[in-house]
Order: sequence, then structure tokens, then C-alpha cells
Amino acid sequence: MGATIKDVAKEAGVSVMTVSRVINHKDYIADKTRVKVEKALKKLNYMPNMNARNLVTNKTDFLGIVVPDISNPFFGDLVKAAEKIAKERGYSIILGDSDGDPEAENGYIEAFRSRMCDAIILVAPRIDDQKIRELSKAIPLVLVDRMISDDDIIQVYLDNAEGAYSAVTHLINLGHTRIGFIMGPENVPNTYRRKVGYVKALEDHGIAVDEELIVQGDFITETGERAFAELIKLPRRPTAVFGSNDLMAFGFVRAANEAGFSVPGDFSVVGFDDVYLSAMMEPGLTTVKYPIIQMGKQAINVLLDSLSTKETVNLRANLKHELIIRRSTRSILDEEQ
Amino acid sequence: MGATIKDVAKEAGVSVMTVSRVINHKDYIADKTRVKVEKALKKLNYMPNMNARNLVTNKTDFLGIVVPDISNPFFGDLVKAAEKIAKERGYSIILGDSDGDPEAENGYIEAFRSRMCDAIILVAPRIDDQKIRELSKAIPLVLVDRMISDDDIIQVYLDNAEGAYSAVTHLINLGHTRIGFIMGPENVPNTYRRKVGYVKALEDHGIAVDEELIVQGDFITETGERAFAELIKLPRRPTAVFGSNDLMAFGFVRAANEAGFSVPGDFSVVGFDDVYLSAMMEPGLTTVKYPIIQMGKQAINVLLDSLSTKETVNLRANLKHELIIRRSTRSILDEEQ
DNA sequence: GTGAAAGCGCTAACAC
DNA sequence: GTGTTAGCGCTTTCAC
Repeated sequence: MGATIKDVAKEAGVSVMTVSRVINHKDYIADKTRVKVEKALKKLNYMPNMNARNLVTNKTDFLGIVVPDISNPFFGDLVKAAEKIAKERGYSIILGDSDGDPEAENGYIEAFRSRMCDAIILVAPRIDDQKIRELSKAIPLVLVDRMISDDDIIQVYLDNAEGAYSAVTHLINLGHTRIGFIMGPENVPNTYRRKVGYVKALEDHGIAVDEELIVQGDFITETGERAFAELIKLPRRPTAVFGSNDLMAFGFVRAANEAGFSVPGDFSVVGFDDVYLSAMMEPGLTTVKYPIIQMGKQAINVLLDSLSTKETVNLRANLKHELIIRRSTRSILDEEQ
Repeated sequence: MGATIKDVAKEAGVSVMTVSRVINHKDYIADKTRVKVEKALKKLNYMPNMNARNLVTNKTDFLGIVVPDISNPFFGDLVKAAEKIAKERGYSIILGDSDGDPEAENGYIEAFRSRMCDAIILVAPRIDDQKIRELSKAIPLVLVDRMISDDDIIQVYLDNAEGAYSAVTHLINLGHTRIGFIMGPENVPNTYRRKVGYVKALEDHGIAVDEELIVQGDFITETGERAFAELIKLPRRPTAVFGSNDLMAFGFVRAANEAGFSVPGDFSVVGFDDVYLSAMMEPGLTTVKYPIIQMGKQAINVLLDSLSTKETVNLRANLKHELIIRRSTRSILDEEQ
């Protein structure tokens, strides 16, 4: 197959060590020798065998990132941002898309920690805490978009409860008291955090939680449509709806429109994430902006800081959300309810 | 760090070879020995060092895929589909996002062919033909979404000129004669193929090409917005716009809405790709459906077929587009222009 | 069924 | 400045 360092050494009439030094720009090499080696390198079209090199050096300058669904722009943006910073700091990123399958997640993690990567960025909402704790002992790791009660694990996240609290409070301030809630999928911690925020906002304002108004969803448009179908059947309908993510909010709006209702006329709707589509739909969706880009950047920065200093750095980065008010919500304070 | 095979052998009181055999389910091992080894494996939490293993076996069961922008759902879907098939056939996928930077593209390619992967899937519109030809001699490779005049290279693509021709013809049939065109980035062959289709459609219908109506874009939403800003300044505005991809079409629609115009009232807009958001936005985007999923699947299948048979298989797959008509385009035949 | 020896391609450490 | 030696962790080959 490809030429090895030995072939190059023979071709150039030097030792393999000299070739190695030329390749890695190490030590001083006499100009004459260097030129000879470089010529041989080019002639044989040499490419280093990374497996051999990494076996010796025990590093790869690669960072592995595991995400549940790369075709979801949320994760696309996250990876993009992470990659940019990684590149600036001399690392490349290898991506594994688990498709939400815990087994696939494990496969990538094992490959990555089997010396393919120097560290791992984990965006894996479904893996359980214990597994994460074990992993973090085996390889440097940053946990993204999720918090874990363990101060030794580097983590970058947004408090989803706070975001949900802002969204629901916004609706309450507009006069809504019957507020529907479309939940995210089960087994995803952020789903529950968002519910915590929803409940707390209601309670803080003296509104009783009505379980009828809470419907299960799955973070996709279709479940938003199904949520509409359920909520519309209620004897006492909600006047507002908080969707656990934008896609489900879209689905709700679309289904409402199709059934002849208007948003925000009949229902005020708030989403979560602020994917770029939220600004483009009619009406623009009021939503909680997720600092995705910042999250990706910060994850890499904190991770690499800890890699290089070997010291414990500022491990927890708790980012802040922002409520983006567009036209899908309106006040009903002046109306009789 | 982690335990090695040697540690396990010592722990189990056997030779490294026996451990290796247990790990790889090779040869026959006495049940008693196997159990001993498995216990040691678990106790030491052994993970094989892939660098060492791959160095010997000279294979990795990884496929490397290089894409220009993973936050673009187009590539997200492509990767997703590729990954699914790869997994079914016993391979995993490593993704490198080059961010459109040829240097980064090269970096990933070199890493992949440096024994990190068994083969490469190249979705690399910017790399020049010569480079691809050279690469294909060094490592098995499939070229996706791009054609090259070389029958030895496995390739899966769509004729972009035909797709663009359909899109523009649709607009012409609706009565539009001033049709803006938001181009893709330079140095990307498909950008020019789409322009070829645009120009040909106009000429075939006796409409002169007006360079004023052609603006440069970069396949991202923002450049669609910028395109709107440019086109709106024209003394003779277009009544329709063909965006070289959906994202830029989205950007145009968003900017138009913000400026108080309506789509399709004031502008008919056609995109290219049919990413899933196209169906979800308001109004649904008329677009040229790209057989992305099929392309991703086919790429892997053809590649792996050729890997396993070592024989030349059916190398060229030329896929077909489809025009999806939604509500972002309308006829102006009955109106005075 | 199991083990010992050799070597994959490279670099670290130490000579000279 | 350059070469020699040893060894990274694993599998292949061949012996027993």
C-alpha cells in the first residue's frame, strides 16, 4: 500500500528518525538533509500512519462529539459552533450521530474513548447519569445541554426551568390563566425541567395546575398537531399554549389554522428554542431563545482549558435564555373571559 | 491509564493471546478459560486500544464522510441516510464538517485516509477534480452530489441543471418574465449547473437574461435576505425569484415579509432541495426536491459493494429530481404587469 | 486449546 | 545534526 517512513528513509539515504524529525518539524536538521528527505517524501507520496503515530504519542488531536440527531438544526448549529472553536485551538471534530439510539450512542463513545479522540463532547439526553459519571473517569468529557449533580464533570447547560418560567409568566402577564402545555418526550431530563418551570410559574401567580391542560409530545411537529386536537376537545379550552419546543408550537399553530382558529386571536402560543424558522412563520413565534451557538463554543473552551491546564477550571457554565416576543401572543386583559 | 491486554492476561493468569482470542471470539477457547478471562476483562474495565489494533489489522470499520456544512439540513439528511445504511452493513461513520474551507476539507481527508477509515464519502463541492482523481487512487472513495468525467470513480449525483430548468420553467409558465436568481457560492460546480438551467429555461422561452437579476449567495439564510435587499432596489423589480437552495429562499421570504411584502402576493419564490422545513413554513415553499436520502443510501451501498467484491460495480448513479409545487408561487397571467 | 515470538509504523530517549 | 535502541498495544504465525 502506501509508503512507510522506512521506505522514505531508504529513498533519502537517511535513518527513519531523521525522516520523522522532518515530518514533525522537530529539532534542527541540516538544510541539505531536509531537502533530500522532503524530496523523497514527495516522490513516494508519503502519508503518515496515524494509528502508529497515535499509538506512540497517545493523543490524536481529535475531539469526539455525540449527538442524537444531526439533521435537527438545533444540533447542527451546536456542532458547527463547537467545531469552529476546536479548529481555532488546533483540534478537529469527529461526529457520531446516534439517531437517538442509546446503543449507537455507546458504540460511538467506545470508539472515541478507544484512543480515537482525546476528549468527548456528549450531547446525549438519554444516557443515564451513572454511565456518564463512569465515562468521565475514563476520558476527559464535557456534558452539553444537561446538568448532572456532580461537580467533577464539566458541563454547559441552560436552566430549562427558568426558560419555561419566563415563557409561562409572559402568558400570565398577558392575562391568560388557562394555559396548555405540550410536553417533550419522556426520559429526557429537559422535558421535566420545562414542566417544573411551567408549574412554578402558575403556582407563583396563584393559578392552579390543571392536568387536563398538559399533553404529551415528542418534539416533532406532528405531536403539536395532535396536542391541538386534544386541547380543543376540552370543555374549558385554554386561551394560550406553551409548546416545549418550537416544532410542536408550529404544529399547534398549523392545526389551529386548519381548524379555522386564529393565532394569536384564539390562542396565544409560545415556543422554546428559537430555531430560525420561528421568525419566518406567520405570525412570528414568541419563543424562548436557546443560546445554542454559545453553548457549543463554551463547551469546547471549557473542555480544552481543562485539558491543557490539567487543573480544575470553572466547570459549570450555566447559560441564560432570552424571551423573544413576536406576534403569536397577545394580551386578553381588556376582554371578558 | 486504561488497562491493556497484558494487564488482563496477568489478572486472568493466561497469555495475552488467549485474551485476544476471547475478545475477538476467535478460535475455540475452553469454557473455563473464557470465563476467567471475561471476569478479568470486566474487573479491569478493559477497552481495546484501537490504534494498536488497527495498526496490525489495517482496517477500522469506519467510513469517513466530509461535508461542507452540517448545520444545513440538506447535508444533515444526507449524512443521516448514509449512516443508517452503513450501520446495517457493519460500518460506522465519522463526520468531518469542513465549513466550506478547502483546507479543512483536506485536513479531514488526510486524517481519514491516514488509516482512520476504510473508505471515504466525499461531499466536497470545492475540491478540484484532479485532487479527487489522485485521492481515489489512494483510498476507496465515493463522490456524492457531483459528477466527474472519470469512469473509475464511484459517483452518485443529480443533474442540477435539469432541476433548475424545471423550477424556472414553472415560474415562466405562471407568467413571470422578470425572474431573480440567487446563486450559490463560487467554486461549487452545482452552482454553475443551476445557473446553466436558469439561463437555458429563460432562453428556451425567449426571455433575455438580465445580469441585474442575478445575485451572489452562499447557500445560507442570510444571503437570501441580502439578495432581497439588492433586488428590491432595482428600478424594474422581479416578480419571481429562484433561490439556488431552500435556505436562501427562506431568507428571501423572511426579508420580504419584514419589509411588508407578501409571498406569493408580491413575489413568487422557488427553492431547491426540499429540506423538510420547506413544507412547514408559511406559505409552503415550492421547490425542487432533491433525492437526498436516496443519494446518501446509494452512495454507501455502491461504495461498500465495491469494497467487498473488489470488483468494479455499477459506478455512476444519476438520480432524478421532482418539482414540488406548494403555495409560494402563483400565476400572474391574468394581471397587467 | 494455549503460548512465545515477531512485527505493524511510528516516536522518545539517549547515544555519538 | 543524526543514528540506534526500545517499545507503544495489539494480532499473526507457528509451535506445542
